Amino acid sequence: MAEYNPQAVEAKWREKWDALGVFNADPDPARPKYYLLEMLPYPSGTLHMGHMRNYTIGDAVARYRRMRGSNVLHPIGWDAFGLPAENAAIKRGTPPRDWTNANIAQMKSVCRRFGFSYDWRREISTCEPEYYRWNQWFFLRMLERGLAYRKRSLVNWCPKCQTVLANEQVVDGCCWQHDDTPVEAKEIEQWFLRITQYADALLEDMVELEGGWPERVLIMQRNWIGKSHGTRLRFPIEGAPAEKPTEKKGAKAHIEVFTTRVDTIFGAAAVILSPAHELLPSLFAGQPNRAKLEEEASRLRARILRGADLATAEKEGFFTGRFATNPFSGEKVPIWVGNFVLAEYGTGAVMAVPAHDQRDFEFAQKYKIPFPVVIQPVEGASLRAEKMKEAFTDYGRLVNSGPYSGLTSAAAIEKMTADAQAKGIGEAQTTYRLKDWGISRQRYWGTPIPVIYCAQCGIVPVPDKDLPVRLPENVLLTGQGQSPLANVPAFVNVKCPKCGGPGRRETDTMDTFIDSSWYFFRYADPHNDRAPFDPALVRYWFPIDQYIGGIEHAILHLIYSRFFCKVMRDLGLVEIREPVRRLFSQGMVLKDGAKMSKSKGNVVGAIDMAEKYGCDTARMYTLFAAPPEKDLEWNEQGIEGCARFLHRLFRLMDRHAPALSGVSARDSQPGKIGAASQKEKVLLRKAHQTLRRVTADFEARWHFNTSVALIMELVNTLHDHEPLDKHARPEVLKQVLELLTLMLAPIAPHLAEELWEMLGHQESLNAGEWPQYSAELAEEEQVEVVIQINGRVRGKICVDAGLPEEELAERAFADPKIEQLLRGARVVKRVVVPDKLVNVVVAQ
RNA sequence: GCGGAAGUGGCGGAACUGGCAGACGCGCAGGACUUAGGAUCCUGUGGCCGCGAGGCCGUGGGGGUUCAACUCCCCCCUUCCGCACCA
Repeated sequence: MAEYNPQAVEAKWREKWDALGVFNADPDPARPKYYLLEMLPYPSGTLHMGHMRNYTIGDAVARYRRMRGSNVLHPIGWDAFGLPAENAAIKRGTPPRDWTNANIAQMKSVCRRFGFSYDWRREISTCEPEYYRWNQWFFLRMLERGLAYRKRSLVNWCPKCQTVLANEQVVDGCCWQHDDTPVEAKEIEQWFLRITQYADALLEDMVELEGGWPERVLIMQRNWIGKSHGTRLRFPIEGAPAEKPTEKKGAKAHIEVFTTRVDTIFGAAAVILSPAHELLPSLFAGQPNRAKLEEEASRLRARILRGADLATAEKEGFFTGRFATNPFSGEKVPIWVGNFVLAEYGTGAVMAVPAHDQRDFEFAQKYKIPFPVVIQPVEGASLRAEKMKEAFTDYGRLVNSGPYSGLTSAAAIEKMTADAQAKGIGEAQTTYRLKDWGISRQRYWGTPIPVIYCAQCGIVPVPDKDLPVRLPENVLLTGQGQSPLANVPAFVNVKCPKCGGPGRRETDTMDTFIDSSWYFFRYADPHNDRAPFDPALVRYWFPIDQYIGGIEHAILHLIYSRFFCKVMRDLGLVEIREPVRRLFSQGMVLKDGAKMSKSKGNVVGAIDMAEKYGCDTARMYTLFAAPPEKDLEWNEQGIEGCARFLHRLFRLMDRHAPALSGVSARDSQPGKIGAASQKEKVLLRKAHQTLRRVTADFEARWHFNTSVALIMELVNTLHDHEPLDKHARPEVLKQVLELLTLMLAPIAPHLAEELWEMLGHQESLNAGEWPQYSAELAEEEQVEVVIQINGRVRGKICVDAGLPEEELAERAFADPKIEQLLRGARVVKRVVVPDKLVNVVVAQ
């Protein structure tokens, strides 16, 4: 008797698959294409159970799709730029490239070990010039179209990373990589991508994603884009010189505010500016306490960026000494500076209506600003300013609002906005929470930004023919100060491509999210050296049919990727609006309640599981332990059950397969079995029922935990019928064991191949083999029907399936026990559900 | 504060469209085989009462709809996640 040796079986099939190249996919008009993608991993060095789960889910689906006859593109690559490599270099002196490549080699070997069905010919690594030159190429195209621009601005600065962070990379006021380090505000010149230009497209195209993407991801993205409709209004500044129409810059004569509640404007008690507002210097100018005002503003400014305690921080501000005029009421209102007014949203200034906005209310209370009531509730008691404990922020009816008094809020908003426009004091405006994407990073290990600064010509793009701008090797990394590339004269000092004069290269590198924003297009044509890809190949493979990854990328990566796709569409490179048709967010793998990460020291390596139990066992267990969308607390105890199961299955097959290898495939087809005995019917029925439900799991719900459970049940049934060869003809047995093996194939592929071979097959079972269940064989002949009295189970009877209602009821009443219980009772009602139950309702 | 997800045995989880709650697995208990078992096989395993047949209770809590509710409706509690002074 042979013993199941996972290591040997897995090595054998791994090599065969490799030799045959069974997972390589090329365009094929004869078969439906299926592009399945798992999120690009960062090569940290350890392939942990979180990765493992992601790839196991993907691989099960990839294998299933192949068995269903699809031409499956299933690629993988490495998100190889990024800070950890640089930090490792600083700490250990290993060049980032060496560290990264060693990690890739390590993780790749684990992927190969697990037999994930990737087309390795398409492997990419984003730190290779062959890849990142196209990052540069895209940047240049965006620069040409005004989608990339340079701006001096306040940025989020992580003192640990020594670099700028995008808004999306700030979490609870801290760096997304260092949750113990608050982000600092710093003013710096950097490159931005104009993602805001696509805000509406990003929002509107979501209709294409409805149904295919998890609802919560769409909601998160919608909130992130944060579209809101309102009114932009101009409050003239008292004592300011009249604005010259010809003069674009200089002291403006008015303050612009944005509001969604123009109906409350007669209650405006002040105008409040952000501490970073551009008009502050001109407002302070000429005032005796100017120095003090500027000092105050700069103190508040230090904390205007997103911060952990910002939402709860006490409101603070000061009066600028200047006044503005309410354009509707003509009233004079003081101009204040307030820490709660965001510089980067709307116009960076608000009209304060304390009676009808909670923030303004708190500010007004603290600084004794009046709060006139101008909106009254439609129903209920009238509001009186002196009695208010909080702002009344609902819609209502206008009072004390001049000609608008009596209107409802909704009507007033419409009319007042139209009037503002007519009078030239304002207009309707849509604003977004989404901000442009700051992509400059003062780091070494990233894509160089392909720009040269020339004293004569200004910002000069590197010509396409000079791409890639290569990242120099052997750069000294200290982790201090500005971009490490600035210390490499050979890199920095170049001739201006335009005038040939002395130029200086940009020394910042790109945010690594650029790399992952378009990598999936590259998989379609990974070795193209003349273009990022051949549009015809992308046309064949796209859109991605199924993308699988962690929920943590719901915003960052997935919004950037959608943005890139839209830019590419405008460049004429692709035809699609959205790159990903279906998205699946798998749950995290937790250990001790936290996500696995090196810094927390709770990493469970996939390779350890492979060595201890075998890859198939590890795969099966990750699918079995929980439905894939749920978080999974890693617990090694349960894995034993899967190991036991696979050993048991192997022994079962080993007992019976040798006698079956000669049975012809034709004789064991569902339709060719002929009259079956009762025991044969039980086995065939269980097999076909299992197939029906496992197929349904793969097609729709992806609840692979139940698929595994069903397969276990089938094996238990077989076990209960030992000795099988005494109860069933060889062709029946062969059919059942084959179905079992095929169903196992996406989940435990190595063992399935081995079993398939044991059953007498010469060829690998990869292509187009997924069986069709037989409805006839799956059908139950007898069913157990529950008999209830007043909803309580009082008996069970076994009847022929499909027994008509009347007969079923008769049978129920005829049951001796039921008869006895019903004796003397008055039957009020009976409910009969064929094949399920009979409920008799009796009067109490 | 706003938005979302989820609460079922000792544990992971099942129950597809309202129809036997606890599939499957872990763990645990007992037994068989064995020099041995942490291998394998068999039996049992939500709680309470009962020798037993059986009965009662039970899906976070409280109401409701229904012949029938883990599932639908209302209120509340808890946990997790996302956003958060967005005007």
